[in-house]
Amino acid sequence: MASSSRPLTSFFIEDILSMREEKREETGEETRGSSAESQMDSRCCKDGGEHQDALLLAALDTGPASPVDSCTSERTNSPTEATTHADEPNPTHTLAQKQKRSRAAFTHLQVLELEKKFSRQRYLSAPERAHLASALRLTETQVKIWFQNRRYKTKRRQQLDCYRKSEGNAAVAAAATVDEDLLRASLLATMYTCYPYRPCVYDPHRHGAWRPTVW
DNA sequence: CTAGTCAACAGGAATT
DNA sequence: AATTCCTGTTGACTAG
Repeated sequence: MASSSRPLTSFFIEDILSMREEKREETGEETRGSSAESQMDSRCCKDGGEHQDALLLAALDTGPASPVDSCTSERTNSPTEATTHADEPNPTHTLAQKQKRSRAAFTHLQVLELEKKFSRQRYLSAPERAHLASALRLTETQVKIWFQNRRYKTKRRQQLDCYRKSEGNAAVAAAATVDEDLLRASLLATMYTCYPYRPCVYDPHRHGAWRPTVW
């Protein structure tokens, strides 16, 4: 993915929300799918994913973000579409469109935050899930499913490791064991590459001081 | 074209 | 009864 040629500008949450409203009106796009909470289409959202990570950085602390590099992830989507309009069926959509199953592709930052949370705790309480979903602009169901899949994936890897160890291939097993650490490291490296400037938020509790949002 | 990845889904078990 | 979990599968998507 090539980086955007658009000029970098600062923005507020309100700006983003209004942008989304405008775009929705322009395109007439609407989410679709079978599940009420999982209606999103990664393909129709790919062009809108350019500012998704920056958007999330702002949303995580509910404050205005500092200007950030608009690096695009190779897989972007607009989960906010699902959260805000999943319960608004559009009669103009064809039956075929609604029946077609969609698979959202979470942004790097969404995955990063989910991984960070997962590294600390494998299970989320309902309030924690709600807060995380809100912060990442995902639905609670998406967060729940992600944690379910993540736990299962970890378990399968561990089982595979055990199998490899029992086979006596210690070197291969050790390499597989650090897979998750490498994944997190690569995610962080990607984030640092994409966001050379640490995003900051306006902190009203500190008399208007700016503070970093993440890390 | 094929294989791999991953979010979403389905179904059954456990818990409250 | 409702909710969440685990496990396996499905379908969309991508890389080689």
